[in-house]
Amino acid sequence: MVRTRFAPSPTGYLHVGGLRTALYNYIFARKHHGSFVLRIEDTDQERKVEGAIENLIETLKWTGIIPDEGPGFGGDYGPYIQSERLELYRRHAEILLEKELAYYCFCSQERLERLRQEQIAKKQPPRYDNHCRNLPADEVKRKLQSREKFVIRMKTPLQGSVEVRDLIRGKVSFSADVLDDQILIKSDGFPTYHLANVVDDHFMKISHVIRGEEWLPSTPKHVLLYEYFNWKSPEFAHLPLLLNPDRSKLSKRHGDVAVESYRQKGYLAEALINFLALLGWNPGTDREIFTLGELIELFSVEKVSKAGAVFNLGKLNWMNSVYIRSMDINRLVELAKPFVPQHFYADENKFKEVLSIIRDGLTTLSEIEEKAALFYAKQIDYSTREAINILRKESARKVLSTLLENLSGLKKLDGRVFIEVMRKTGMETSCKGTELWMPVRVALTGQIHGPEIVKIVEVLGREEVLLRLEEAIKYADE
RNA sequence: GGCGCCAUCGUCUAGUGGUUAGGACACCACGCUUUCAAUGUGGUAACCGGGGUUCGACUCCCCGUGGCGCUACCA
Repeated sequence: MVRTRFAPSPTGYLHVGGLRTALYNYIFARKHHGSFVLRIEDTDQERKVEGAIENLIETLKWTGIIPDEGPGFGGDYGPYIQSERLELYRRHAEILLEKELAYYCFCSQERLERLRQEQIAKKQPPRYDNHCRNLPADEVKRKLQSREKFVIRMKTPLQGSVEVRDLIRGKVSFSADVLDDQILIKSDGFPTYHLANVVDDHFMKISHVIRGEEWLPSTPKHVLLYEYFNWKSPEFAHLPLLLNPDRSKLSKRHGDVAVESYRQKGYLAEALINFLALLGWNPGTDREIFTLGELIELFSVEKVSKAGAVFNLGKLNWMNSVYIRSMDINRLVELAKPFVPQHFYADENKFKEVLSIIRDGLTTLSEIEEKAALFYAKQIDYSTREAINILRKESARKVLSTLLENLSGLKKLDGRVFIEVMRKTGMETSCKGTELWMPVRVALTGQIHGPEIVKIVEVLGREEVLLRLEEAIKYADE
């Protein structure tokens, strides 16, 4: 039975790198008809952020990467929040203590800090000096009784090596003597990541640990812990990192890393997922656009690449525009609503027409308001430089007044009729091409760029077209 | 500094000993067109370096170099 997990710490928002990790875990579990577990790693009391868990779950739901088990999702292996499992970690630290595979350490943070500074000054690798590793039993007892502060550390082998098997990188070997006697239980009684993640992965029956590459160096310690407990170790797969354009680990400094902010900016969940999936993996074909279902079908961990991948916003933009252009129009209407004023969709049919006209030019949903504005404007602004330049031309005034005249006799105005009238106007004014159409565009929209004029006319309708033509002529005459 | 991972166009990548080194984004040119966009066609652009192994290396091995990650009572 395949069981994977996504185990973020609730320090605020969902990171795009985190989302990709979650995605791969999800896809892998689905592919093998297994379960995908969400676990909250909140063992650092200082970094805890109010509301972060709710926010994380809400954002995850938006992306469509829905856990089978987790806080609020049910499951037989809970609780899924580590701060609610403290007793379990404490008990297991004690098991290690009894086996003499762990020990109490009474070193103060000041001593540790001093030690590190000295080591750095001497150009030695900073690491714990095993000061408390062989403390006499009675001294330990005495210190404990006098309530001295302590942490519990694991004993790492003094020699030999530890081998990690990784599904993406093969065998990775670490010399044991570079392994620190890692803290398992902190002085506040909370476990560190290392203990908690091993204990939880075991009891939650996690079969595959798929996580970021930054965890690779601490994996030998985890492997050791599985051995100490006599547990079967899960399979590991360490994903390549997501990178900034300068190739450092993706961070806030270079732009947005919060999934929510991409949502706010009008990126579609499907596009973001599709884009993220291809950052570090691809099925070996020329295809670029995949549904989640297709990703599940095609995915394989072995094909995950080893090198980090730059988060390329330009490509995300392109992909988002592909999704906007090709998605069902009714769905687009719904997705667009939060991005525009309510009166835009008071007439839903009109809004749908507007969207179908402007969608080809969109990169994100947040551009809709601006691009759709011309269809809802009460008043057109002709005062821009380029508008004035067009309107003030003699030929433009001739075109507009002739067009107005030709139009005003009409009872009904649709696209076909409009084209006919434009043809007539062109003949009467001996204007054609840009000279003929551009004044109309500016009169109708105040802008020199935009959707096809015939389509604009169809949406605007006769009254509005007439009104705007009159306004433009009036403005040109002033 | 130590340990580990990695290395094909600017970017994401395909490629598993013999290829004109393929695709996508971006960029450029041209076409379409009432503008912009979309779209169509074409184009510029890459195997980090040095040694091996081999009849033959982008591909396998070693050594450099470079990048990144880790090196906390953070995850």
